[in-house]
Amino acid sequence: MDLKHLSKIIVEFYEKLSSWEESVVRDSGLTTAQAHTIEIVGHAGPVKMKDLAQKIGVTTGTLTVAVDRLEEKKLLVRQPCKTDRRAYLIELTDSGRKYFKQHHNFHIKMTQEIVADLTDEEQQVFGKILEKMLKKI
Amino acid sequence: MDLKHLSKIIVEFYEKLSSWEESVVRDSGLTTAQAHTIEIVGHAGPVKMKDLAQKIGVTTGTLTVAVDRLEEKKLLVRQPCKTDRRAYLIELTDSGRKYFKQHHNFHIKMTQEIVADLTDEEQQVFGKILEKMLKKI
DNA sequence: TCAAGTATTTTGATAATCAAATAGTTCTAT
DNA sequence: ATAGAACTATTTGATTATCAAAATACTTGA
Repeated sequence: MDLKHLSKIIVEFYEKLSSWEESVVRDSGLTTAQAHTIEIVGHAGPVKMKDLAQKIGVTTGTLTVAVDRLEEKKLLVRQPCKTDRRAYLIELTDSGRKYFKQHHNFHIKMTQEIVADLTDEEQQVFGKILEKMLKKI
Repeated sequence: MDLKHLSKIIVEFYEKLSSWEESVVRDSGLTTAQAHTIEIVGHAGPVKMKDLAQKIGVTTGTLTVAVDRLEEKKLLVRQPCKTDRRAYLIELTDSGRKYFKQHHNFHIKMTQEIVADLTDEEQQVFGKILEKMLKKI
């Protein structure tokens, strides 16, 4: 298994996941940026704008706009931070949590399809190798 | 290796590749949409707007604008299609090909880092499993 | 030939994005 | 205690991405 070939199939795998994710997100009525924001807040819990922006990889200016949109859609809210009056804590609403759970279920179903044709042992090995890789990168 | 855990690490892996790709693309001075366009043209060769739009997953209206930008940057050109005067063939310029090669090299280097800690056998197995998965999805 | 179909562009609208400027708040060093 | 530096979030101004629908130019089939 030479590097070029490995590279090719990793990129293909990535592209596949990407288009899968995008089509599901679009069907849900959110943009990918918005879905990503929900996803991160869902995992991180109540989080400050600045920290959230950093996790997502955008500027706080960009995030301000994104949070405005998601607040309009009632998927999350700004709560004043009790220990720092400059800051807000961003939290999911009930609808936001519902969206988050649905999306999480999609990931599970996607995984199911991905590994459907692998034997139990192959799934084991695949998981172990992915873990080993993730530790490093 | 239960499904939830597999799902978690697949998503993590995806996120990692994603942020890796994004930071490299931004450093190169292109947007991700532009880099993706170069990537697809690089692989597909001279290709009509409509087909290119479909491969990328956007409307032709969106692509018209994207190709305008990339033509301004001298990374690709519209060539009139000889058999259909409504259509253009989109091709990379020399600069475009150079960008494409650089990006391809990045993928190789990324792969190298990803699999650095795996034994030869693990790389084999990982590749085989990915291939098997790609065939299905 | 001419109507229907196709390839691309244009238009009008919303959203994402950044850097830089601004406003309000906290921290620090004297 | 307080002045100034540092920080958090928003706003502003600009470019880009995106779509649906309308417009334009061309091809095709009857």
